Amino acid sequence: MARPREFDNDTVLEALRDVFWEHGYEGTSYANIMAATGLQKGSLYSAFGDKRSLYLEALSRYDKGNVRDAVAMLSNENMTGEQRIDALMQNLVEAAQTKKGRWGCLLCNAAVDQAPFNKQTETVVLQSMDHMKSGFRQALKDTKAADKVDLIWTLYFGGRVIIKSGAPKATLKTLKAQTLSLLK
Amino acid sequence: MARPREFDNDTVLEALRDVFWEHGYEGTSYANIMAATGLQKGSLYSAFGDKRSLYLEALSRYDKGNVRDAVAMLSNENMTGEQRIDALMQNLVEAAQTKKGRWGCLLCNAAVDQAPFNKQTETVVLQSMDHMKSGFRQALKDTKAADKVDLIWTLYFGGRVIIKSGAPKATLKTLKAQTLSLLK
DNA sequence: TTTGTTATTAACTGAGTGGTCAATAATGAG
DNA sequence: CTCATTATTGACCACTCAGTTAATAACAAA
Repeated sequence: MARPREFDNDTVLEALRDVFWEHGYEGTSYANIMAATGLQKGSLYSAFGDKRSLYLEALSRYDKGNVRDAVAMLSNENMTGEQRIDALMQNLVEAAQTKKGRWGCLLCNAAVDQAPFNKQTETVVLQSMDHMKSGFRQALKDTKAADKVDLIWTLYFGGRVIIKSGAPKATLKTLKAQTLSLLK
Repeated sequence: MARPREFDNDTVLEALRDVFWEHGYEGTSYANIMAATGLQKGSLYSAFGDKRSLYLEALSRYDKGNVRDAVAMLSNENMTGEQRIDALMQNLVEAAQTKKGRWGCLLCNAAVDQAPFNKQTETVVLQSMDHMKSGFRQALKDTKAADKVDLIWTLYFGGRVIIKSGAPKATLKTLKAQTLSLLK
């Protein structure tokens, strides 16, 4: 009955997530967004709304994709709790001093540079953080650190900050070892 | 011999630190900077250089002031190590959901939104982070957690992220309790 | 093929950006 | 006082920003 969309919604959402992930909210211009998605401003506005809406879409996509995957791994009963935390911390070690690793965690980035200034963003970030915490609760529930969920959850975000700062892999390896020592 | 400066250098540096602390690098415009310092652009340029230089001055001031004070407290031999960590974590609890508390830690903010994009900023941030770590090393050296310096250091930055996200005081209280449990 | 509807495009807007500069003002030295 | 030097000011610049709009294009229904 009318002209159909030419783009694939999911592909565009992934591109949005990536461009905001890499550059942050303020660091991302429409020039970046248009290059990343292959769409013109008009299409973006009519499909999703303004820049803030695009950002919230990106955060939502991050939660339903990346966060969900991390939580699934942390809840995977085919591994021991310790193995799951080991795997998560190993991700941090491998992220250190790499290009994409230094994109950090979109959730953590959003918490630091947008949550205090925008209520909608704050709400989404808090939800996603709780989502992450549920993963840690699952992973730790049968370990010695079952009473340290908040600590290890917070530690994870701290690790993301450390990576962003440019810390070497060695520092992350130390952090991983010290974290695992809490579980046994 | 020539016209003297009308502003007090230290006052201006504090204002610079505060304005970048609150709004971040990209979130701070010259309009903000001029309002905060009471100086015109020309004066700022001739005295300090471009916007990036102003930011680096602000970070330097933060290191020589705020970070230095925190390290001094963490090294204060009039308290036990546990008391020093308690005091630091109490600061986090009190920062939760307050206006200035949600400015976060300028160092942590810089790590997340500038370090990956600007080499000079990265260098200053890494130095300041090491500076902080030296404080934790002092505080923990006679405690049960002497082998967990990197962990507690990272945890501190994680706590700053949690606060930025808008987490309630209760979460920070839990975090504080779990952290102190590592020391005894 | 005509028509109604929606998608796409590119030119456009006005406000705001970081940065510059020429004119002016304030000082101390001679 | 006169002059050299430096500080301050505010107008100005080119550019980029997010956001709008009018024209065009692609489809389905009739």
